[in-house]
Order: sequence, then C-alpha cells, then structure tokens
Amino acid sequence: MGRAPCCDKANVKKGPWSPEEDTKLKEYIEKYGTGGNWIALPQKAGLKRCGKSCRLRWLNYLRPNIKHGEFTDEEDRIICSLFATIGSRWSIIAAQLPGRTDNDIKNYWNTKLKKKLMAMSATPPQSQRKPPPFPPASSESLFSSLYKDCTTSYYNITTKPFTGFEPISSVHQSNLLHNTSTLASNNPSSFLQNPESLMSPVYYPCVKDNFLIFGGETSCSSSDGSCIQIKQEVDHHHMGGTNFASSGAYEDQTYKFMLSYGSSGGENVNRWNEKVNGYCGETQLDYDLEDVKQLISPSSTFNGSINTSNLLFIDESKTQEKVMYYHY
DNA sequence: AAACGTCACAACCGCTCCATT
DNA sequence: TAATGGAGCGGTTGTGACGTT
Repeated sequence: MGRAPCCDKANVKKGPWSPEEDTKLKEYIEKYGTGGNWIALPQKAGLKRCGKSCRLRWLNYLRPNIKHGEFTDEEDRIICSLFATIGSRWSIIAAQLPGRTDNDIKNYWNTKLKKKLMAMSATPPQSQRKPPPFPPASSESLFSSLYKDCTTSYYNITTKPFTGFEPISSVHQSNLLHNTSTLASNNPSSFLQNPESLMSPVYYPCVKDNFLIFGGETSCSSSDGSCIQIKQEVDHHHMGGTNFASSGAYEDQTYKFMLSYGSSGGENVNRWNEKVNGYCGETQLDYDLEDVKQLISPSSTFNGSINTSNLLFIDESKTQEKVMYYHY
C-alpha cells in the first residue's frame, strides 16, 4: 500500500515564493510558531503551499539569523574537514556552521567548493593516483580511504554511541589527548584538529572465513542487527598469505568488499558489495570524495606516499548513531 | 544584439526515520 | 507488532542570471 500524499498536489502552488507568500509564512510562524505540524500550517496561514515546501522555505530562507553570502575560509575549512570525515551529511555539517543551512552548504559544495579543491591540485598520473577503492567511494564512501591510506599493519577501531556535536571551539584540544573515543563521538570535527591525539590502543582485525572483520565479534551485537561489519574477502591467490593491511601493493590484489549493516532475517537493510579488477563491476566507482580527502589532508600527496591522517566513520544508522573511527 | 553555454541557487522529490495509534 | 503519517534529509531538477561567442 502506497503512502498518502502529504498534500493535495493539484491544489498547491509550486515554484518560487512570492514576497507576499514569504510575508504570510513569516508572520504566521512568528505569531503562532509552527505548532509542530507543517502539514496543517499552510492552510492555517492561508497559503496554497505544501507543508514541506513551507518548512523548507522557512528553514532555508525566512528563519531568523540565516546567513547568506560568501563563505569564509574558515567555513570552507570546516566544510571540507567534515565532508571528508562524515561525507554528505549536510545537516550535521550545517550544525557546525551557525547561520548556514544544509541546503546552502550542499549547493556551495556542489557548485564551488568541490571545484575549488580540485583546482588546487593537478590530477596525478593515473598510475599513481589511487589504489582500488576500499570500500567503494561511490557508496559509503568514507570507508574508502581506510584502505587507500592504510599501509601500516593494524587498525584501531572503536565504536561509541553518537550523541551529537559540540561546537568546535568548545572542546579544548588538550582534552583530545585523553578519552579520545568519547570526544570523537561527541565532536568528530575536533579531533581533526589534533589527529596525533588518537594514537592509542590497537585492535587487530580478525580474519575469519576468509574475511577480515573489523571491529570484531565482541564489539558487534549481531542479535540486534545494529552493527556494521566490514568484511574483506581475502583472495589468497593474490594476497600471497601476507598481512593484507601491511601490504602497500594494491594493484594486483583482487578483493571483494561487503558491508553488512542492520541485517535482519538474512536480508541486509543497507549494504554495498564490490568486486574490482573486473570481477564484478556492479558499482560505478566515483573518486571525487577520494580526491577531496587527498586534497584536504595535511599530509597528503598524490605521489603514493603514506598518509597517516585519521578518519572518522559514522555508520548509516540514525537510530543508533555510532561513530567508528579508524587510525593507522 | 542574439544565441548559446555555464553557473548558482531555490525548490522539489522521494526516501528513511521515528513517534503515535 | 504492524500500520500510519509527519518530519527531516540528501539528491536532483528548474530557472534565472551572467558570461562568452
């Protein structure tokens, strides 16, 4: 059974808002508030608009303290850092930039910032550019640099409940030297400023049934399906029995990545599967995010050197926001 | 000056999440 | 426990402004 439409599409106005409509909406909300019900609001306010449209108009344009105009360098930096960290979670990124809306940031990223970053560096020679993605940048892209950049022999993985972010400035950097997992979960952007602070306990991925399992079974409650399992199917023909993580030779490896998340009843809610080197080709790879990560990484180069920056991963669950961060 | 292309931004669409019943 | 519906989110599209030929 399909969902009922949120409004009568035939009787709602679409397209740009007129000044009169803006005034009506603004005055109504300032007088009565939204009442927590956007669907009913347009009728009460005398607007022939969909409730969702009203909400968007208010949040992105009419709301007080909305900042329009040029983004500052500092804002650029924050956006880039967070994008490389959490991907296109525009609402979360917007939460770090007072006065900016997610839509604003999204547009700014797509139209300007991405190009600006790309322009900062020439495209490297193909042979040096990047290893096969791990996992595919096109899906849950954050994980990809885990593989790309990982040339040391271990990962550190912890999971913590994700409760939200604090303003960057509110976290004293010295605190990052302690209790890093808590801080990272509260404020992933903060530890970007101090990546060295995350050098602490090491958890080795366990190898089981030809899969590297990050996080391990002990940290993952399979019964509630709330965990992420990142599995690397090890191709022993290509790996030659060497430690996967310690190998810097990507080109000849054949691997398959599987993300299983929220599995319930044998069916994954979210998942990506990837094979490379012509084995599968299910996923069209997109390297844009990888390029961006390279560009904004303070230690990065395009010449194949080891990148020791830290990465933070947030799982796709919004019911149990978790932060998984890896450093190596 | 007109035609065409590109860019930036506002708005829409469709999906997921989650509270309520 | 399942169904329902509103809120919120991210991706995409539409359109006007601007630049180039």
